[in-house]
Amino acid sequence: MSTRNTTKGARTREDILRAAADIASVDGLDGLSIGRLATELGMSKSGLFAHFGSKESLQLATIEEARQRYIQEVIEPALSSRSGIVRLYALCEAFLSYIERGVFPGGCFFASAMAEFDAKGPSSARGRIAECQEQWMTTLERAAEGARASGELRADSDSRQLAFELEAALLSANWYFHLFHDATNIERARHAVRTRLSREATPTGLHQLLPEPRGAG
Amino acid sequence: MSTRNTTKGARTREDILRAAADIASVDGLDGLSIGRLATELGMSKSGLFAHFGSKESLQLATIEEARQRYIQEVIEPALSSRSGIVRLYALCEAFLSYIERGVFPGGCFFASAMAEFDAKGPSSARGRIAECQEQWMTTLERAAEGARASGELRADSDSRQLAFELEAALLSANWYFHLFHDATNIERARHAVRTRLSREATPTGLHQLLPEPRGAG
DNA sequence: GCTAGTATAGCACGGACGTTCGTGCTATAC
DNA sequence: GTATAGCACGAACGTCCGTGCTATACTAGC
Repeated sequence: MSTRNTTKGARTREDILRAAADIASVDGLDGLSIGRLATELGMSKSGLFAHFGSKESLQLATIEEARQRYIQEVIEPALSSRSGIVRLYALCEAFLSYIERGVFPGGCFFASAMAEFDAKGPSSARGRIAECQEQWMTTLERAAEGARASGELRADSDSRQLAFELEAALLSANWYFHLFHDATNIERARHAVRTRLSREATPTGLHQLLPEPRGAG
Repeated sequence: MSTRNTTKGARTREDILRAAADIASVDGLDGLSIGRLATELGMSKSGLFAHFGSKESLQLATIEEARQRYIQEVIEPALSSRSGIVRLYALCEAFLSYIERGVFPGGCFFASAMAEFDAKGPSSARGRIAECQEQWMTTLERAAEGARASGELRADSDSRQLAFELEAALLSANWYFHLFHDATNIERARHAVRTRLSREATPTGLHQLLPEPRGAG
C-alpha cells in the first residue's frame, strides 16, 4: 500500500512515526522518548535518531503523522456528506466514532497534545498544535456557516459559538471515556450534539437531520 | 495566618506544596521535578525530598493541596448561594471566575491532571485525580437534582446529562483560553451555560436566574 | 560484481532525574 | 549545660535522557 514504491529509509521512517503517534497519544509528546521508541521498534537509539536529527524535529514529524491520520479517519469521511447541517452532524459523529474505534490508543492525539502544551511556553510543537486545533474549529464553524447559509440553521445562529459548544461536548467525551473507562460519556456527547443541533435547526434543517424517508437510496 | 501556630517543618511543607501545585498545573505532575522545585524555593533537593520520602508521595500531597485550593476558590463560594438553580449557576460561574483569576498559573489544575493521566495506566495519582473529578461532577449533578426537585428545572431533566454538558463548556473554556490566549472562549462558555440552563429551567427557575428585583438586598 | 551512497549500529558525552547517606545546624527538654 | 530531636545541607549513586561521532552493513546503479 503506502509502503513499497518508496525507499527503505522512508518506510522505516513511517513505521517510526506511526509508533511515535501512538505512544504520544498516551504519554504526551514530551513523554515520548527516543530510547523507548527505539526499543519498541527493535532498533538502536542512534539509528532511529538519524532519521530526524533532533527530538523537536521528531515531535513535529509525529504531529504531521497524527494529522494525516486525523484527516483520513475523521475529516474525509465526514466531508463526503453533502454540505449543510448533515455535514456538521457528520463531523461530530465521525469524531465520536474515531474515539470509539481507538484510532489512537491514548484517545484523541490532538486533545492530549492540546492539554499538554496548553499552558506551556511557546515552542514549534505548541504552535503547530494550536494551528491544528484552530483549523478543526474552523472546519466545524464553516460547516455550521454553510448550514446557516442554506437555511438549515436559524439565521441568527452564531456559527463560532455553535462550533465551540459542539467541540466542548466532543472533547469531554474523549476525556471522560478514558478517565472512567465508561462509554456512557460518548453517548452523552452524542445526545448533547443532537439536541444542540435540533435546537439551532430550522424546520428544513431538522428534516435533514432525521433518517431518510424510504426509497431515497 | 495559616503560617505560625505550627512548626517550622510544617510551614516549609506548605510552601513546597503551594509551589508544587503551581508548577504541576503548567508542566503536569510528572513534569514536576524535585530538583527544579527545590531550586525555585531556594533549598536543597535532599532537604525538600525528606519531607515526602518519594516522588509519588509528593504528587499525592500536591493533589491534596490543589484540592484544598479548589474547594476554597470554587466550591465554597458557590455553596454559599442558596440551593437550586442559583447554586448550579453559581458553581459554573465560580469555575469560570477561578480560571479568569488565574488561581493556578497553568489553568485548572484538575483539568491538566485529568488530561495527563487520562490514558495512562493505573497509579495512585491517577486514581486520586479520577476521584476528584468524579466528585466535582457529582457536585454539579446534585445541584441540578436539587433544582429539579424544587421545580426550578423541568421534571424530565436528566441531571447527570446536564452536569456533563455544563462541565464540557467549562473545560473547553479552560483549554482554549490558555491555548489561544483569548478570553473570548470564557465568554462563550458563559453564554453556553446561561442558554443551557435557561432551556432546562421552568418558568419558576428562569425567574431565579434573572437579576434580583430592586430592593431585595 | 564492484562501487556510491544510504541506512543502521556502537559507543561515549554531559546533564537531569529520583533516591540515599552522612553531617551540621538550631532549637527545645532535661 | 548538656542531651535530644527536627530540619536542611552537600555529595554521590545508578539510570535515563538527547545528542554527537565513527564504523559497519545494506541497497542500488553501472
